[in-house]
Amino acid sequence: MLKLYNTATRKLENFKPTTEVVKIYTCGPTVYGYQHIGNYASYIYWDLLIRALRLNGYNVRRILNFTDVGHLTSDEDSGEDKMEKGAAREGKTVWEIAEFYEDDFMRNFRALKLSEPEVLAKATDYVDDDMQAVNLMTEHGFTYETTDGVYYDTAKFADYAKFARLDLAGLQAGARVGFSSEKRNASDFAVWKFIQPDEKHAMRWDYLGRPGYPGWHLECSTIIHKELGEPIDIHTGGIDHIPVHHSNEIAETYAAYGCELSRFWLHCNFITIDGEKVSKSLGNIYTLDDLKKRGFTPMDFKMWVLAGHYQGTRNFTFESLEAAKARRLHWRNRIALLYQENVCASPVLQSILEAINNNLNSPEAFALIDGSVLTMDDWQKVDELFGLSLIDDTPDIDDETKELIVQRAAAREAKDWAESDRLRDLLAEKNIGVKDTPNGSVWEYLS
RNA sequence: GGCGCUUUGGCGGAGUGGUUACGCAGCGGUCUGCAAAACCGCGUACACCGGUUCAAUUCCGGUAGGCGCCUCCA
Repeated sequence: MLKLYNTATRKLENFKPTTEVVKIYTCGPTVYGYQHIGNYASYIYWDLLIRALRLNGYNVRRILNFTDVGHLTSDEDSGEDKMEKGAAREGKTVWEIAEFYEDDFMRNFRALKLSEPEVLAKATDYVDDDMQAVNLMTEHGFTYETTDGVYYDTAKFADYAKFARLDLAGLQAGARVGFSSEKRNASDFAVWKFIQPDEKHAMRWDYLGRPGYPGWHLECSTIIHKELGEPIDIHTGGIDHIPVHHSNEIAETYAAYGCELSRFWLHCNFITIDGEKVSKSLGNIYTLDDLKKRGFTPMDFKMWVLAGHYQGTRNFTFESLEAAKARRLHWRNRIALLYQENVCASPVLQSILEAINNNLNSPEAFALIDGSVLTMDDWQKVDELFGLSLIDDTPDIDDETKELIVQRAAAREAKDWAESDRLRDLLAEKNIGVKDTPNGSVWEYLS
């Protein structure tokens, strides 16, 4: 039985889907720049969720969206559109920007061996549906118009504060001076933005007789409505989305379609880097390519991510990444050893699955792997569960290499140490090391 | 100001009312042509102060520190 911590109830709950297919939605990237390792950590956790569901025998239909329009630099519906900003910075059109960073994201997504979502949804492909949603919300009396857009009146949704346990009075009091004065409540948000005559905005759609573009939160509720149908089983995202983005999605779905958006809500915590938040201003943003330059593969990073729990605060250091890398090499060499000798099966696999079924406790699963004897079949399951590419990255060596090991053994037998060492160096060039045990030589991967 | 999270040995990181997961690094030893690995052993962690209890790192209360969100962000 899979147990998951549900943000909606703040409790660990038994997971059961309502239909044959588990419906999942993951808030995806805003494609206006490179994604950093903190972003990718979240997709690694959600990939583990997908894999765990599949190993529990469920069919999964999962949507991941690309936010390629309408995400302002501020949740307060002011500030620049991030896409426009990125385009201006790089002298490209917003469409080129979106395509470029989508491709970059997917390249890294695949390098991390994350399972492909059933649907990759671009926000810009759903703008007509967004308009219909706004129509419905307006019909149901949840919106009002200001000079710069159509706003959601959060006072009309009695449960607005419930999901994030918001203190709306406190929010009002703490609101920064100068927030849109036409807003009725501090928590109101734009479902549609108008483009003013003097405003440059390349992405524009005609609605209500004037050019505009959809509000950021709308794409998620729209895509879910169209591709999955409410209520979905699981909605995932980062912990930062609880108070604003997810509260707003829930509100929009309620206003437009009158129903619950998702039964389970899973949120992953943020990682810090060297004890500080990941931020551009601190200059501590790393991409996967940055890690690569320092000699770490995407799989090393994945090993690091899964060594911690998705709900915990993780502190990233290169020292701990080094530990993760070493651990992965050790696991691979346990596989290499299986090409050379047989082991007896131990019933550890069940325990590993139980650890994962307990709210995705990957650290505990890792400890079980460390402490048990695994067969090749077990390692295959481990790869299936974590997507660590352990077996694929650890093929058996070819006959030529094996011959070198035999020759080296013969040289040692003849106490020809010079020849023996020469052959060992030759093997090292092929990334193969040899260990001389009382029972003969054993080979392993050096990296 | 509001909401929330967190504090475990050198680093990272689980978990548990009573036997100190696990990884990485370190130290000692066995083994060894050398090396590496392996194996054995070692370091006796759980912020602080109270409370509950036969027993608390593990429950309750408080104190202090750290962090996150509310502003770009998973």
